[in-house]
Amino acid sequence: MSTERYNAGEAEPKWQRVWEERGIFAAPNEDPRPRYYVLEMFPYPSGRIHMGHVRNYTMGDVVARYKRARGMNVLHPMGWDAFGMPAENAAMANKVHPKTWTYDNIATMKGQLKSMGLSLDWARELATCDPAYYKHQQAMFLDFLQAGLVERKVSKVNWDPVDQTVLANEQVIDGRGWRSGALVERRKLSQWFLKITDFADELLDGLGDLDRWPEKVRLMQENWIGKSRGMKFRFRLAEPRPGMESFEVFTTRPDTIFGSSFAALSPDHPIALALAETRPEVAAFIAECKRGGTTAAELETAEKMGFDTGLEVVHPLDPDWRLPVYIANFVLMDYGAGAIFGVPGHDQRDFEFAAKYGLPIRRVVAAGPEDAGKPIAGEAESGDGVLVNSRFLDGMDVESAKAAVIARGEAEGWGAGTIAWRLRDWGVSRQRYWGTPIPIVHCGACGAVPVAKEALPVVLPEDVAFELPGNPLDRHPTWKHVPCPRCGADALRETDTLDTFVDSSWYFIRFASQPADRPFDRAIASQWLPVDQYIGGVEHAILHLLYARFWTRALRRLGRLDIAEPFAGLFTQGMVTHETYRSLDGRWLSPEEVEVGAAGPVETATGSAVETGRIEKMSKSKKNVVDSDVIVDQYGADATRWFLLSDSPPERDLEWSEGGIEGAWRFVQRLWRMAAQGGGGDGQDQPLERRLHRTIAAVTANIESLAFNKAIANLYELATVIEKAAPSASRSAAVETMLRLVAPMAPHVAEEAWAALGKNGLIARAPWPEADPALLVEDEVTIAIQVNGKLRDTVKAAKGAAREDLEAMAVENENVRRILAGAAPKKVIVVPDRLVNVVA
RNA sequence: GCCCCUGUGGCGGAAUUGGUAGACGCGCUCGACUCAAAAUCGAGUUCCGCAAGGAGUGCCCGUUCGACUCGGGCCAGGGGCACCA
Repeated sequence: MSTERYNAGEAEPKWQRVWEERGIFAAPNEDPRPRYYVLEMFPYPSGRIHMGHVRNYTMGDVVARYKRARGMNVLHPMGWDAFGMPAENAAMANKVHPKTWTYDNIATMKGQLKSMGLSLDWARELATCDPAYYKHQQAMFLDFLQAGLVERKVSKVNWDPVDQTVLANEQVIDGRGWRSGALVERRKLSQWFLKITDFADELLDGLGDLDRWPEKVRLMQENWIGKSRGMKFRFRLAEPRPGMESFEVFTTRPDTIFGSSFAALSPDHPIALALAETRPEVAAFIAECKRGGTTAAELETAEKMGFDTGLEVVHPLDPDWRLPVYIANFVLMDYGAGAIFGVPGHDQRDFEFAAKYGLPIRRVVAAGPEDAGKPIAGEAESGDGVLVNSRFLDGMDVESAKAAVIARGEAEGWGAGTIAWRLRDWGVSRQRYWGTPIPIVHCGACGAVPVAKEALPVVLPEDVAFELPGNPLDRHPTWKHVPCPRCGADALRETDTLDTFVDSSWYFIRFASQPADRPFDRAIASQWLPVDQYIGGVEHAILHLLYARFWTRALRRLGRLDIAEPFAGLFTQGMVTHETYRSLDGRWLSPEEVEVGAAGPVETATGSAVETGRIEKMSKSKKNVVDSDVIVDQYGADATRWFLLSDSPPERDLEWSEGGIEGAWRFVQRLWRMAAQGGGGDGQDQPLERRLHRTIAAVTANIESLAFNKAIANLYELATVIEKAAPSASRSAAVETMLRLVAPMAPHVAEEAWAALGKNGLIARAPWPEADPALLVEDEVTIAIQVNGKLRDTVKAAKGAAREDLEAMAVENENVRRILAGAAPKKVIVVPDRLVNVVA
């Protein structure tokens, strides 16, 4: 075997070909081995693979290769989240068809992924923009519709009047469309909604079983679902009129009912709208409320505004007590009942409102009965306490008072305990071209009619123009004109397409099973699912992961799938970051444009000083992107993979560094040299074997817990020990085992060295090494000798040495005696096999 | 405003249940090999101190024989939600 340098450029494509030709990464549906499904969030084909992708897929690949070595039938697929806005933007900017753009990107990125040596089952590849994929999505949409899980509702959207399209909140910047710069209007549009709120309880409860999800993600979902226990009750108008007798309010603080000093309606509340019809000043106020933007920052600074309607309602617990009814801009129509009762003393918003409009601020909760007269000053008090100034509630604690008011409301029939959710139904209509067509036809006579299942897919037309703003589907001369599926009259296709989050809500099921005639086979899909290990960015912690959970549960409710949760294990990996550089006049500079001199970094071209900016996520605009192709060319896929796994814990951000990738490259070479030197020699090397088996155990445990950085540290240590060991049979065996341990992370060099050692078969198919428990037990341990908890010496002792012997050894220790200076120790603490602490 | 996470050398980070802080990597210093360089190998590298020794895991307090680890109070950085009644 040659001891020349390992040539990754030659070896890597060679082994990738071998793996592919032998089809060793295929996951047969029929196979006696236990199954394991590892999945990384599939990429959007934006153009090129970036380091974040590589890090993500490398982690998944380590798991896949490791589980395969453990004898499992591993499903590790890859596909493309291929619908979305960037393709349309590219179409507008470069006059290239979204389909061409998307498939070109897929070809490029697939080549890049292949050069990483990922152990993927490419036979299961899918792209969501393929009619063979989205036709099943259309079918499921119709199934959901039939099952009552789809609804058409009017909702408010951000409308860009220039681009003639709906914008997501993130696309509205300072109240203007991000592309057109036009002032965004809040329009009402009929849109399709999926009734995710039907599953609010299930989705919340289900989180409790997801013990292999990050606590943080479960918490974020819990907050997003936002379950609040409270009470709904009805306010009667003091002077009822036809159609305007009463309205409902929701509160989480029924205990404060005697602290109420007003009621407030949302500007969208039916009563507010009814008043606006006859009273121009009401209409004007409602219009005023709507003018403000919808962004978080604007809402935060928005002042409380109210309009006194002149109406009054009767307090439910006192027929003689009347409260004014306002319309208030801070009351949301789609939460609770769209109306509230205001308790200024104990709610900060109500406090601000009351202060502005001169309404009474009453205390009904206090630290104790003696504080009943203490005024509420400065801000509302939302804390716990004892009820005061509250008639029959006086003296109760907050919880008892809540229960008492609810009980009374239920007994007297004016109110009841209830639950409010923050979660809203999922609006899936998008006024865009590059998405799944919604399979509906609007007929003047029949209304919204589903397309017949046999007529699916509703295929996107390809002859579309992007020169004009708006939805090309809507402008297409013929596409939308179809007969009504029900009555045959002239009708119009739905021209909205589905939110791309729908596409990614079930792709993991389609990976598991892909029959041509239906979305998936129930039995096969239910065998593979749930995904054992899902890996992706934390930016999907809420939307994608919640939608996928909903879709899975909806399928189960429809009897299509046997599982409730799609992802049994979830891991959210950190970003890949890099330093940023800026010239003094504010231009971003790429690392290649900067060189570090004695006086700090300077711009190579001009020699002027450069400001080193924050370490940030790699992005084109900040010019801090390191291209994976360039790195793989220079260092090879193994070194790239190794570095991405080594430097930081996988859940944290990883800073890309030249030094880091160099170090990884050195290790690959070192590994090759170690194998090239071979073992030679006979005989046993007990210490080396012990060390080897300790490493096997440690690496195994660390890969199991996805602590790749620690597994790599274990391997570095082992490498040093092997290099220093004299030739022996043990050493030869250690080198081979080392290669097997390294193989999931650096598969090519492991394969090349394995072959060079003359081993039969592929290391990619070799079983995982087992640690021999007998070799994990040390017969000699190091005992720390402490005085008052401070380390004074360490001594070797036989494992399992008696307490008395250890104590005697410590007390007689020279350093200990010097510190004690003849005094007797007060106490001696002995922790067997660990330490002795002499308390002076 | 509410909820959550993080804080350890020059840097990334290790430290079963509280039990020898700084593994491993990067960087740096010195040395070997070389005419020289690259590559490689060896030694060192928390801080103060020549040393003995002392200090040290964001800060303060506490529990303990013993605290990076547990409790209380702060500070800093980051993330999520956001007029959710």
